[in-house]
Amino acid sequence: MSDATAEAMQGNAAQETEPAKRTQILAGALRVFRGRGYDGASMETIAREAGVSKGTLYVYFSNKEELFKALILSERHDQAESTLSGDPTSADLAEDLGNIGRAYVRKMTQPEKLSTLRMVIGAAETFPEFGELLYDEGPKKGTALLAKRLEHFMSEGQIKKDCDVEMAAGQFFSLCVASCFRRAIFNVAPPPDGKEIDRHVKSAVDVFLAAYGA
Amino acid sequence: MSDATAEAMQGNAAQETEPAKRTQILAGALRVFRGRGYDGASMETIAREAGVSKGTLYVYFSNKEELFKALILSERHDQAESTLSGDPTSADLAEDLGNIGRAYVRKMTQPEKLSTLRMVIGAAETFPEFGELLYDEGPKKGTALLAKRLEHFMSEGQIKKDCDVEMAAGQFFSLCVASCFRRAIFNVAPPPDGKEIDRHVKSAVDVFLAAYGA
DNA sequence: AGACAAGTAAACTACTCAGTGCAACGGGTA
DNA sequence: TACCCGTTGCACTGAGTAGTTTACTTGTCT
Repeated sequence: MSDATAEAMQGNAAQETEPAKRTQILAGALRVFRGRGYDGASMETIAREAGVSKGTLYVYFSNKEELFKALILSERHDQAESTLSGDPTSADLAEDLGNIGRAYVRKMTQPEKLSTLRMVIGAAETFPEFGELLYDEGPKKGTALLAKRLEHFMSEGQIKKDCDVEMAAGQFFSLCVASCFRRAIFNVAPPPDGKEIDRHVKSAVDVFLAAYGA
Repeated sequence: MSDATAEAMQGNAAQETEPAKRTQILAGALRVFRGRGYDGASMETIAREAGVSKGTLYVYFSNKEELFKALILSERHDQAESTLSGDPTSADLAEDLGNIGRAYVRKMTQPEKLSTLRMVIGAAETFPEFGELLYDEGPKKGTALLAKRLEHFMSEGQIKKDCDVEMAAGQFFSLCVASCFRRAIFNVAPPPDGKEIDRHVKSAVDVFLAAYGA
């Protein structure tokens, strides 16, 4: 725990080198940034919300942008697509897709997740690099993982040969959230309940299998 | 032009009662709000960008929120989904869907449209009513229009009987943009070129027809 | 020429912001 | 006991904010 820690530290909450105060500040900052966006949040408010003096805040983060960046780095690993860890949950493609889809939509329509998304999208014009940070670890990584899994099912003969698995993976995620997500991100309606999510994912799996199923 | 104008004026650019200065201010405000978001934009900067004095600005709009609202009201009618006007562009379902999809993705990945979207999504936490304004006139109306058109194709026998056209319409739009849009809204990569758009829409139509085609 | 409407530049009020500096405090260690 | 460290609370700077007002300039109509 002396050298390699520095690079590995980012985003790892349970690191022994991560001071408690730092975590505490990040937690407060997350709440404030989510609620008011980058420009709407003041360092004063963040300090108060975190239960910390402004001086201490500036000990741990040299400025506002740095704090925002640290926040995104810590949020980066808790994304909707990362529910896709490794192996399939079922040998049956339809069942596995259903599990993936439900977990994905559930996380994606969660109020806190939506707030984070709004916060980053709203700031993406000014800070494209932070948008990229979240994109790479979320949609990009998730799509790659699902594509890999689809390839596995293809070799098993459950999916048509020679189709573009990368494209198919992206389409599956899009199908799952579909109109659900548009409503949610614009803050129009409360997030869908379990029944509504099931209905959307079931239909998404049906459409996906009709197109790509063997 | 004396009484009913007041209610009809909102969002109608070519109205004869719409003063040129007002339009000029809105144009400047649009540029600034797009580039910096609601909180990042200052009335000072907007006035300068619009080529107007601050005094004049406050003659036409009583405050910042009012100006932002007027802007969204005027942007409301120029949405990606509204390319869907009335009748099909072709008697052939696949061809019509291709036309719809291409126009939709082209508009949806246009830098100015993305900036507007980021601006509204970023402000949707604080101003849900403005998010709703855009949602109702865009995704909601667009989905309803496409659903209606799908119903027409259903009665013609080109689409399976008794499927949920509303759900199908939402899925089609989602399929078209798919991973394209996620990349674009996070400001990760430049918008896709015509070839890339064609590829996505072609695949979207294929998937859609495999699931819903008769 | 005189009158009026529309617009401008600039100053002004009252307030917020990011970021700094400093005296004081409290608890652990030597 | 004395020391040190992390922390607090608070005042402060310099810049910027929304929104208002004032004195002045323009163009147009009569």
